[in-house]
Amino acid sequence: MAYTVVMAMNEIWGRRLGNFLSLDPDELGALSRLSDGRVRRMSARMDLVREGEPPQALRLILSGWACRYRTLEDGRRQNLSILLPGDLCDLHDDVLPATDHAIGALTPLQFVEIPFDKLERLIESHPRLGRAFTWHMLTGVSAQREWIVNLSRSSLERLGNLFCELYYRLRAVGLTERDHFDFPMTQIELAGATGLTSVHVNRTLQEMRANQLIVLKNRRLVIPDIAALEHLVLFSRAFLHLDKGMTETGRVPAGAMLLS
Amino acid sequence: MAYTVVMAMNEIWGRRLGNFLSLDPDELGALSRLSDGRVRRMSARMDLVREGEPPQALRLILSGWACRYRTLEDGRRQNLSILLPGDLCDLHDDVLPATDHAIGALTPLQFVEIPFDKLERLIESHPRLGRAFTWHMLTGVSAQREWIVNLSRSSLERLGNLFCELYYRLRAVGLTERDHFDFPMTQIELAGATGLTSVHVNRTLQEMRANQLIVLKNRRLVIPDIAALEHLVLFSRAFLHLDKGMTETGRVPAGAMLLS
DNA sequence: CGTGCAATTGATCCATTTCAAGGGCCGTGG
DNA sequence: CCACGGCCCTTGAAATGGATCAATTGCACG
Repeated sequence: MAYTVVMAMNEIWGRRLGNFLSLDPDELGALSRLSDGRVRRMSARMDLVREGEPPQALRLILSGWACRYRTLEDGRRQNLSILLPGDLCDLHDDVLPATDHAIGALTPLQFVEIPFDKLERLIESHPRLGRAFTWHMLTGVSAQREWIVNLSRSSLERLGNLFCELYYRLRAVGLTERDHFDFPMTQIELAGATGLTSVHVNRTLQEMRANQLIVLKNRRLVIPDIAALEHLVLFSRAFLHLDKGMTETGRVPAGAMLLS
Repeated sequence: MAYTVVMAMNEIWGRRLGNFLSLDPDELGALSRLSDGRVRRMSARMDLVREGEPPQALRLILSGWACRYRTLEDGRRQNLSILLPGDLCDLHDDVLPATDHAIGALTPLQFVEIPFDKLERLIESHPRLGRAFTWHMLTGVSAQREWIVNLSRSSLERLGNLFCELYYRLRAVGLTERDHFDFPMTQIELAGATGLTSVHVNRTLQEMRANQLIVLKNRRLVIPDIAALEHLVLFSRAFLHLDKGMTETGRVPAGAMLLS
């Protein structure tokens, strides 16, 4: 397997799953053997998973952004969640016979594929990792619930919450600088993610800029005072479940074994 | 264990999990031994699970309706999903350290409690049931995704979709008559579920009544022509995943073992 | 026979959509 | 090197779906 792929996977797993529990070298090694070592690429706007097509393998995103979305009858897109480096594409729904939504690349993507059976064997031999994967998935479910809550708020709150969510999730995988990060989404895509019109997204962004809440220019988002923004838009970090919560040796929350 | 509880559980499991795969008597027996046989009761408006409190056991609803909800900062309630007889309360999130939402009873409830460890042992001894549980959970996740889509539609579509969803889910557990079913939700609760105001729910219901789409009176909902309603509000049954999809002996969808 | 919550109605307000058009940026091809 | 097409961003004006505020009615229940 190519040396660089091992590095990239260990890097991303270490950061992503490492938010749940610290990984030892043996576990990192086991994780990095999950894929066949081929880095796959996909250009922006292509679909990773199309509606109605069951995925054939899990995909781990190494770099780039993607999003789950449903196309509505009138052609509008409703985004269901955003996938960042370190996220797995298909852990939610690989048991169901057909995906009821699509996953599209927002930017050029690099990812590796993980065959289901390899993952199964890994989980059998490394139960702690099984729990980490379960945790990873439930984190996604929780974020999806938050998306529902978000849709019942005002436009400024929707955008603000999205920005805060992305900031913390990117920071968890080391992709932020102090107060800013690369932000590749267009206003049209923001509209799809927040359930607003691109026109209205535009005006709301201007309002946020006027209030010094953000600087968004050249695909780069600066949040000068994240605490102020969080407070203003009533953002709650809790739902991201990014903090270490699975005790290493102590009591594991009841039911943790269930899905592992 | 009380005879009647066994009957009630077998009845509900047979219908609910039976939508995924047919259960044999041995499996039904194993399922019915999951609880200690005490039927618990709770009156309407009480909380089964409060925000911030991790559940101590799974709850299987035998009769009555409940809903997951979040209380927003301004006091409004946003419903995240509705729980019907045959649904499990806490399968989503029992691994996470604290629930980030509450579950409240919409009507008086009857339920049984299932200790996590018993369920774990059951899954070990009956892998097919493990898959059925996983399926059950993912069905809930899928429904939650649909909830997001629903919030980006018009008021009439939101209510219509909710009615269709409830009709099919209730029918799957044998709780509908030909074209109608008991409907205990108030307009205020409908508002919380659809992200609308109760005032606007009221007016939209009147519009639906005027167009012969529904008859809603005395906690009973009649849908004279469900096909017409589905078509009008662009309802799609697919996301409910209620149809038998796990082949008994043949190929199980890739990854089905993952969480079992 | 009040008390309280659910349903209803009316009037007004406002956030967001819709429609329409112009401007900037970028890559591509002549 | 410049012209062109395409996408994204921006702006304006008008329309509207739904929210808000404020009563009133109806109904079940102690």
